[in-house]
Amino acid sequence: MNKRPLTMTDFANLLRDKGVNSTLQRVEIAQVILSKPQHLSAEQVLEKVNKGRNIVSKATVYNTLRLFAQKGLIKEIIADPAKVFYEPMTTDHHHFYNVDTGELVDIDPGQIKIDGVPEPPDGSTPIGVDVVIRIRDGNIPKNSAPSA
Amino acid sequence: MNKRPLTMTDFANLLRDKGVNSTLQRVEIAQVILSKPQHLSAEQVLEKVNKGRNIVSKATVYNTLRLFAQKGLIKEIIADPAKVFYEPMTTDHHHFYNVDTGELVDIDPGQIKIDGVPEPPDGSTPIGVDVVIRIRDGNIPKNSAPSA
DNA sequence: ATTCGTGCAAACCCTTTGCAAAGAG
DNA sequence: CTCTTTGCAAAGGGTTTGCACGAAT
Repeated sequence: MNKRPLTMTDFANLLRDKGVNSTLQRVEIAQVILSKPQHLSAEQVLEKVNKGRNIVSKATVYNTLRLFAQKGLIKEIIADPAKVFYEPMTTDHHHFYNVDTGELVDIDPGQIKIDGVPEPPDGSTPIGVDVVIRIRDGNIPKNSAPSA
Repeated sequence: MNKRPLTMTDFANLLRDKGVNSTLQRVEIAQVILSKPQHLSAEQVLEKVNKGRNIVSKATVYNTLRLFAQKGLIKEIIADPAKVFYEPMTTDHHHFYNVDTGELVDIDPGQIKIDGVPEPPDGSTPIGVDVVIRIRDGNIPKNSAPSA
């Protein structure tokens, strides 16, 4: 089984397969976001792409992530009111969202079962079901009684 | 059964019950957002509160909605990357989100069943499960074959 | 007098856009 | 040469903040 890390050329082919012209910047961004399961904001992708050096501009990161999402290479996660997260396209799964830390955590796929998904309103087509379980730091359920 | 519309005094009491000091502006905002099931952005609340006249400032609307949400009077819905929606606290239910129109539609409560909700990561407490079914205008499923 | 709420405008953050220059075929 | 992509900076839209004024206790 070829578990070797993907080369730049592999990524370039990945892009072309999805109808995205391959360029240096796009391959760099693809390497960052597609290399492993993770959730990154555009800002984080920007940092990771330009560690030290200066390869890709902010606008290009935003535009490229949007393009990748359109082309089905990555998925947008809307969980934080302040920013969008991106993750590689993988099998359907959902997320915990820690409102204290702004951190996103995968929920084991297949663990959640959703039944009775209703028909969408007339004249519309479903494109996806997103489940976000909001969590908060601390083990104490909502209203803890003060210890005195 | 007293289905009479709530008076300003009723709203004032509602606020106090939740630990929110009652003021003219807050009661006006409560009337707008709490009077019926609906999904309004802060912008929309601002418009509705100030129909014609000029009663509440933008900052106060934003701050007050945030306060209401904290105090459990209303619920934030994170579905649109661009803005937060607010709805009155009602029985648990979920939403369709039309990505073309930016419109939010209730899903009949009880229609969706979610099984296997996992334990949150150690050291965290669940505060809510949000399900958003993204939909798109048009009946044609994703890849329609051109008719020739 | 002290506390709390409001209004206004400016600040902020994330994201998108306009346009000229660079690159690919 | 023509089409696409990039970069930069500026604009944009939603939201928050700082501070002085006003209301309530």
